[in-house]
Amino acid sequence: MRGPDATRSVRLVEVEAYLANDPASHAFRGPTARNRSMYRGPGTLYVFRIHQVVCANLVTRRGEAVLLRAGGPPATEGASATGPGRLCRALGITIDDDGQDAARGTRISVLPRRERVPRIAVGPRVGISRAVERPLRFWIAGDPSVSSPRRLTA
DNA sequence: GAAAAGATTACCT
DNA sequence: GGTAATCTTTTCC
Repeated sequence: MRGPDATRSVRLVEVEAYLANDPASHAFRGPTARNRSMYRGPGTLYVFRIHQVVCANLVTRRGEAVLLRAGGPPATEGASATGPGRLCRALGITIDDDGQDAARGTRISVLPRRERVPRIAVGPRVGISRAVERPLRFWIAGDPSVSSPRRLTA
């Protein structure tokens, strides 16, 4: 095994929602071989490959998921990861992690935040060509690790 | 079976 | 700010 316990963690600072009846969602046209993880139930990790990188989603409901777009250092030390592909690379997430249960924490775990979130901003999603204007992107206002320079306040 | 599009990133000007 | 890289999934004939 490479790095038996290279436990790396980030503080999620930017996500995007992909809901049902969402033209921009991979699940818009129903289940396929690629998006099957999105129908596996809440807490499932949906990892897909785009160009030459991978992006990770956390399934919320059947056919709906949240794209993990960026993460910052947990406290002081640590690596920040700006962008979905960079985030996956920083956490060591590969296509093989697709379909895992992130709540069970086999290899990847998503945990609730313990501290209070300062302020959450809302705005349009990034990098899509359909439903561009829908305000389904959420990020921590003012956080330096957020990918897009555009900063609307909630 | 072949062609086009894509929830990105890196490097060019 | 715009374009190329790169490769898997999806869609059409």
